Amino acid sequence: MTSSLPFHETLDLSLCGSMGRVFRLCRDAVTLAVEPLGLTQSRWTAMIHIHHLKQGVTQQELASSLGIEMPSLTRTVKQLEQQAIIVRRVDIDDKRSRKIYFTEQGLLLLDALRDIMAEVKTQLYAELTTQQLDTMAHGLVQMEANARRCISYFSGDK
Amino acid sequence: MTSSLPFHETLDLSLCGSMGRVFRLCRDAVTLAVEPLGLTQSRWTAMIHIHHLKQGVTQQELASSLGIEMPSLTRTVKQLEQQAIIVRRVDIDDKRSRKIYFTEQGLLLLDALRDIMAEVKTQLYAELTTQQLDTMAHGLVQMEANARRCISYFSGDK
DNA sequence: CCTATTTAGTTAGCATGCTAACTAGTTTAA
DNA sequence: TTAAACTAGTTAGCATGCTAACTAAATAGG
Repeated sequence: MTSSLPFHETLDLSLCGSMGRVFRLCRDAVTLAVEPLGLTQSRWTAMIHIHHLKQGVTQQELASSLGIEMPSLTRTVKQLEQQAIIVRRVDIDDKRSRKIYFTEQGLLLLDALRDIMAEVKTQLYAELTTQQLDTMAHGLVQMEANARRCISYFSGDK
Repeated sequence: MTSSLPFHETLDLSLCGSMGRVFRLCRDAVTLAVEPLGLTQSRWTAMIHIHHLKQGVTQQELASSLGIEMPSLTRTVKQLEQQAIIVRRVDIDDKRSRKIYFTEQGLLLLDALRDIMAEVKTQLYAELTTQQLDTMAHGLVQMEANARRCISYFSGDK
């Protein structure tokens, strides 16, 4: 989108590529803003999701919410635990799973994080109407479904 | 977006995260489809951009078009050269830059790639109107500008 | 003309996504 | 009840993005 092609050309070229670029930029903006807290992208993202899912969430549930695979998450939760932001406790009812809880220190960090994010979000969504944002969200949902269908089509092909 | 939260909630949580996920899925769909050609995501993306920019493009121009940094591109062009898909020639007028050209074999591969991509794109954009796609493209442009402003704001802060 | 700055490209090494292959509990079914 | 299949989580190693620090060529200022 840095290019000056008309929109339909850009679309034809790669709406997908634009998404990737904008995604990286937005992510970097937030990461830069929360840098003073000592958090990286994967860590602050995970913290926000744990907060939304409520404490005691399993890694499986968290990975699903984040839309990433388990091994990607393993690394992140390990780091969060090392930083004493979360603790993991083995689930008594199913000793395979480990439930995630914020530490006291983690909760303080979460508050600071949420404050900064609210500020950044306002800036990222500036000059976009609720309707535009809604259209984008709907479009993303549709494209996600299309991509999943497409992937299983080409996977099953073999 | 895999979650069942209402849209405004999802937005609040992370439109950005959705973009990242959808981007990865779309990218994976194309990559899977072109796998028979022996191309990875970064390589087929670069090929499409070289094609659009015309041959003889410099790495600098290509990186800018792709929206990535030079070191990220260096790896990819090196691979494309090793696969004999492109050749790089030092620019006579500026011996620092290296101009990129498709080999004959590369041009054949490009044609095959473009055929497959046209098919996949149709599937990815299914059930989305031109207007929706246009709104998304506009939204992405606005968000890209917002993010860049935000990044320079927080960078300059220090 | 020579030094200082800028620019194109590379190398090294980190961050975060992935798949494949593993361990260790849980569930299913013979 | 015990073997088979599934599930939660981990480890190892790849792909692709990045920044920092480098080389070599071009340009600008004195």
